[in-house]
Amino acid sequence: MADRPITPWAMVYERLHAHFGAQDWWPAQSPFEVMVGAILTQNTAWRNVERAIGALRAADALSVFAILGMAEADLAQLIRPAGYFRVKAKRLRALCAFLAAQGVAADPGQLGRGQDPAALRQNLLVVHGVGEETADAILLYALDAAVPVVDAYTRRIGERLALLPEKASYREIQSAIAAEIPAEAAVLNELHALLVQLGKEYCRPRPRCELCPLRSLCPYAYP
DNA sequence: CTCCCGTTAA
DNA sequence: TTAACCGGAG
Repeated sequence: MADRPITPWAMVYERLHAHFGAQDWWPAQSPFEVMVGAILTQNTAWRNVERAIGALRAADALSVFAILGMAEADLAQLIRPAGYFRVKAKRLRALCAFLAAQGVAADPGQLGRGQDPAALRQNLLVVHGVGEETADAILLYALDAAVPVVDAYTRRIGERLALLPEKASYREIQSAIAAEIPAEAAVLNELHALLVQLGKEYCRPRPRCELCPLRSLCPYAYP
């Protein structure tokens, strides 16, 4: 997406990409690792997720079979650095049970092959511990489906830029973005990663508007 | 709405 | 010492 920005969200994309450069997400070595990371990063700093994934890898536990084959309490101890370790252990097991039931335990990247993303999303949402954001993160970053991922950063940034209504639902935000950004996985991938970066560095809960790359677009920073 | 929870920046 | 962290379930 290097052409002329037209819509507000496309403008945001252009500015962020110019400022931060390509983000090259998701940081993972396999689709399954993306899925695991998507669960582990729920309301958790990525730094701590890396430790948990490192522990899983060190224990040779980064597979559907390994996770289903170990005691939940042992799994919980391995992922302890990611926080919420007891609930997340249960969620990881639920995810793995789902992958096994879908017949893709040996190759989770095959999940949803020949199925449309909307149907797969519905199935994912049934899995314990998979909500809308986690489902969409899996669709986009593990399976390359052209689905916008909406998170707390997206909402905060969108609200401050006045691109979103105050109490917009997940689906409303997703639709607003989909209407303004090309339906290409590579672009939606990059957009979400860029928004996360902005949310961490500038558009924080206590914002740092002075050097924000979106300052001139933002009524919050520049009233 | 509250709980889940370790880790680190401020 | 607190606030925040690439949310979701009950």
